[in-house]
Formats: sequence, C-alpha cells, structure tokens
Amino acid sequence: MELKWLEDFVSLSTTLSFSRSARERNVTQSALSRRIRQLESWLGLSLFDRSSYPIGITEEGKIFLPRAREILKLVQTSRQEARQQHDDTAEVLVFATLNTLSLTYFPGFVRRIEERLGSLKTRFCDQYSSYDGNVAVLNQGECDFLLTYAHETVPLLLDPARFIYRRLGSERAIPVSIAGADGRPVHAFRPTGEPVRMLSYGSGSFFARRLAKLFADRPAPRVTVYENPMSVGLKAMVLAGRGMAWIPESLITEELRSGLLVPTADPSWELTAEIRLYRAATPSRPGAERFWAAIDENMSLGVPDAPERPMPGRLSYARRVTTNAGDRKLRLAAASMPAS
Amino acid sequence: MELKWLEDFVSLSTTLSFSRSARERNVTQSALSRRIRQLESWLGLSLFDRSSYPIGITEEGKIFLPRAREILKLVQTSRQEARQQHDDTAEVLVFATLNTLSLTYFPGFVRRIEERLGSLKTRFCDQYSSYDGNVAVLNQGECDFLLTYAHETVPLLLDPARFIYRRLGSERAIPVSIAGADGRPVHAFRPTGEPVRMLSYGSGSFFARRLAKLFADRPAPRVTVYENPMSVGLKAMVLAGRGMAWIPESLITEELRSGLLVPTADPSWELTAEIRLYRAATPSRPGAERFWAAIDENMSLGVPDAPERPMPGRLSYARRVTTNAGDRKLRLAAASMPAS
DNA sequence: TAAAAATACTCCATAGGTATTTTAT
DNA sequence: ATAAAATACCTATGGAGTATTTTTA
Repeated sequence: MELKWLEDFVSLSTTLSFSRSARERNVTQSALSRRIRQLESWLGLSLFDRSSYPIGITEEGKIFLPRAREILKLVQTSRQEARQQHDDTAEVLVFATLNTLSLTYFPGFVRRIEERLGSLKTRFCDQYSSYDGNVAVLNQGECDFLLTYAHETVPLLLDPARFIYRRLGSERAIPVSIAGADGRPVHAFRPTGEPVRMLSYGSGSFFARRLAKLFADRPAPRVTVYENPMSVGLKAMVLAGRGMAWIPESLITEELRSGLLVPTADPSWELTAEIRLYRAATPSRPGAERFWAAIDENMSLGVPDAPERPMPGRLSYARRVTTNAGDRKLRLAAASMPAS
Repeated sequence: MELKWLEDFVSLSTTLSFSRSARERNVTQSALSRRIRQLESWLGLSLFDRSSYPIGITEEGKIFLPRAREILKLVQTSRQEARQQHDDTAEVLVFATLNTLSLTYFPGFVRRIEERLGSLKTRFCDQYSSYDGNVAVLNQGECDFLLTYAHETVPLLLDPARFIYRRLGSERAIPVSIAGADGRPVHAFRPTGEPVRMLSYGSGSFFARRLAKLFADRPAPRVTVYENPMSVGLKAMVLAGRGMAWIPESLITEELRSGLLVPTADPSWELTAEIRLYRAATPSRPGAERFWAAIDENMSLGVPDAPERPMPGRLSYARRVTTNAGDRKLRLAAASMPAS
C-alpha cells in the first residue's frame, strides 16, 4: 500500500471529481482513476459510487476517510519526530527559505559562515512553496531560521516580540526579456498600448505581491501567458523568448552582462527586497546560537550588500521546463517537494 | 512512501541482519538493503548503524520504531474496520479456511448452499496460512465461519462452549508418487531401508501434524528434500517426479484415476481428516444465520461424504513452482497473501 | 578468511501518459 | 450533446534478481 493512494483518496473525497483531484494531485485523470481503484482493491471494497454524477462517497468510504487522515497525520508527525531527533543529535541547522534564495543567496551565505565556524550541517524544511508558508514554518518552530525577502509593502506575519531578524542584504527584481537583433527587448511595454506577454509568479510568492502592488499603482497593458511560482521557471521561459518577467537580479547577472537578456523598462520599474534572516527570540540549540553569533560578527566586519551569483550547473528541473513547458507549468512546485 | 518499507524496518530492527530479514520478508538481501535505504532517504536520516557487526539501530531508529509499528497497526485496523462495514452492509460471508479446502471442498460446498439460498457473497480472510492461524481468526471474530480439517490427534484450540460445528465430510491424504514404466511408484519406502525422498508440509499445517504423529508411531527411512505449506505446491513437485508426498485425495482424483500418480504404501498409511465448519455459538448476522440453517437442511437431506474434485484450470502459482522450484519454495505462501 | 552488506548490471513489471471509448446528465 | 470517468495501448521508470565487490569481525 502506498501513502499517495490515501492522499488521492482524501483529495477525491473532498472534490468528488476525478479530474479536479487529478489536477490537484499533479497526475492525469487516468492515473488518478487507477490509483483510487488500486486503493479500493487493496481494501476489497468501493470507496466511491460512480453510478451518479457527481460521484458520491460510499458508506465504507465515510468510515475510512477519517482513518486515512489519521494515518497520513501519524506518518507525517512520525517523520518529523525522527527528524527532530536527528537534527538535535547531529546539530543540523534547519532553514525555511524561498526557492530563489536557496539558489542565489543561501550557498554563499553558508559558505561565509562556515569560514568562521567550520563545516556545518544544514537542511531545508520540506515545503518551501509560498511566502506565507515559510513564515508559518518558523512560527510553528519547525525550523531554526527563516531566510526570506521582506519589504514594507508586503506584510510578514511574525510577532516582533517573538522573532528577531538581521538584515543580510538586498535584492532587485528586474523586468527582462530576451534581446532582439537590435539589442532591444523583444517583449516590453509599447507606446502603442499593445499588451505585453507576461510571465508571472503564482499568487503565493513574494514578488507576485510586489508586482500586484506595482501594477495597482502603475497599470500597464499586459496578458499573463504563463505562471510559475519559482523564478527559475520564469527565467527559463524568458530565455525561451516567451515573454517578459520580473526576475531577481542575482539569477540573471550573467545573462544581463552578456546582453542575452535586457531590461524592458527603466529602473523605476524595478522591485527591491531586503534579504532577512529571522529566528525565534528565545535561545535555541547551541549550534543555532553559534550560527547567529557568527552572523553578527560578520555583519560588524561588513558584509557585501550586492546580490550574489547563483550556483553554477544546470538545475534538474530546468530541463523539464524547457522540454515540457506546455502543460505542466503548475506542476513544477510539486517536483521539488518530498515524495510521499 | 510504501508500507512495506515500514514492515522491512520493523523486521530489520528485530533481526539486525539484512540477510535474515530478507529471508523473513521474502526478498533478496539486495532488495531489502535498497528498500531500507529508500526509507532512510525518505526520512532524511539513518535508521541503522552499519559500521559495526552486527548492525545496530540508531537513536533516530529507536524513536521511529514504535511509530512505524503504530502506523502499521493503524493501517491494519483501518482496513479491517472498513471491511467490517462493507461485509455488514453487503452481507458478505467471511470464511477462514485452509488453502487446500479453498480449492477442493469450498467451491462445491458454496454452490450447493447457493442452490437453496440464491447467490451469495463470500470472502476469505487474509491469511489462510497455518492451521492455528485460521483457528485464531475465528476466535477473534474476524470471520463468520471456519472451514477446516479436524482429527482427534490434532488439538483444535476452540472453546466448545463458545463455538459450534457441523461435520460436512471427510478427506484422506494418500502417500503418492509418480508411476514408473512398470506402473509402480518411483518413490516409495523400500525394504532395503534406503531413505525415500519426502516432499513435506511446513510445520504449521494440519497434515504436517498428522504426519508427525504417524511417523512417531511408524518410523520410516526418509529424507525431506522439499517443504511447502500448501498441498498444491507439493502436488506440483510430486508430478515433477521429485519425490513422494501425502496429498489430499480430492486434489489428485484425476491423476490417480489415470495412473499418473500411484499410492506408495498400503491404505494403513493413509491419513484421514474430518471436514468441519465452525461458527460462534452466539447468533450472528442474518446472512450467516441463513447460511447455517441451509447447512442443517442439506445435512438432513444427506450430503455426499465423498471428497470433491478441485476447481478446473491452472493455478497461477503452479507455474512458479515448476519454473523456479529451487530457491523460492518457502516463499510461495507469501505469493497468495495480500500485499501491503 | 568467511560472512554479511553494498553495489553493478540487467530485466521485467508496472505506473503513468496519451488517445479513445463509455457513461451520465 | 457534453463533460467526466473508464479503458486500451504504449513507454519509461524503477524495483527486484543475479553476480560481484567491499567491508567487518
């Protein structure tokens, strides 16, 4: 028996639609249909009544549903508990962070601290999906540190009395497009009022909110042709010439230098963000305390404020984006999450 | 995440030996090694310390072990609960029975009752492995009926005050071998005292106990060259000419008639068994009561006492036995059990 | 040195995707 | 007629087996 069957079941019992649950679970309707059947055959009974539309859950399904939830919950907490134990004994520092920061700022940041403290064990929390999701992870004590963007226009739901932070640096998101033969952006706001092809963040991400604010102040003709919560995904689409997007500068320093990508608007359209590291105000594990102390020492020595270069090397999901951009755009987030 | 990983883990934490657990779990050592690694990588930590011999369980493993047991338990009870609900509403009659009886006596038995009551829904309990295991299933109320062999020399651990039974018929296990060119058994007890090649039941089965008693009374030179808890498996090996075995008559009526198989000893060596149907003395579900009443009616009309023919058609695991008899003999039982 | 665990390699089962058919409103 | 679920078919992934290497006592 596989846990994903139970997740499918819980989803389907909510939506009562194979198609919608399939989308929710990032599989095709056909696959979901079969997986539910597998679960049913393992149980030896039907969980759903398919003879009507919309489908209904059977009596047995009603009995089993809370159990399925219970099992999933128990599995999740068991895993967390074991990890907690591991993180404690092995002195692993647990970070919640935004996808982009994990690629750009994080590697160099940890390297700098390691120069002071020696080799560190670090780990990311499971789901670094949405901005608020990461904040919640810190709120619930599931990580030692939250590395995040911050800006006065985007509320960050942390109680200042319970959590403290350090400003580590800053970042800029620049509207870019590939350059045409003339070196000017292929996709840009035109005086003609013709809408520009926008590649935009899903609603949960930090820059999505910054952008929403920006467009509220300065409306511009645009049509969103692609959505992806991760900036690397947007970058891949921009590089494929599919439109323009606001991309964090540190993700595209090389492309900007070489002229492959060019800004599509003047600097007043750029979005700034602080890079902050948050932690609980109360003292935590010794390793985390040492880490925090090292940051303060570094800061007093002066840290480079300029954004850093991303890690070299192709990202595994970059391939997916380019080879299969069409239908799976919104499934990318799932690709980097832990399988169940 | 797959449940079998947890089962692997629980097993390995007990044996602390990959090889032994692999045998226990009916996989190769190599597969078990990888499965444990998969579980560890899903958890993000090591469950076992492999740097010593024998291997040890890690702190994290000690934390996780009771959780794994909890999860497996919860899954099992959840499934049973859902089934219970289903069996109640759908009026499914649940039987515990021995493997051989499920192939020989059961089909015709149910057919006869259906002639009185109309179509019935029936189901076997999961594990019809050992003799005592089936008895336990009835004792714990996990089935409506227990169809089993019985004989005064084999204790049947059911409280007569709580469970009643009907004698449905009888069965004989006959020592057989393939016939040689002269029509006489190829494998048989010889006056020379040369040991005969025995194909025998695993220790948990009914006829294994009958045989043990028999040999205690009448020792005979023999060497066990193959073990299989299921008589169909033994039959396949007998047909392949690998030795002699005590096989229930109703499984080999055709082969005895045609002379393909022949008795290897006089009838005094045959083992008899009653076929009995047990149930709880207290009234149970209406469907089960009707079933029981139909049996009594049939009995009063006279039921054939002679053993019945098995179901026609090749058994799926028969293939396995013949193609791959060497190493997997003891894994057969698992093949027909429900996957987890 | 011997037993046990990990690894390399191969094969096959099966899960999932696409395309199509069936079913229910 | 249309939307949704089931099915047929195909492909690719990965799980399991065999054979081998590495490791530990």
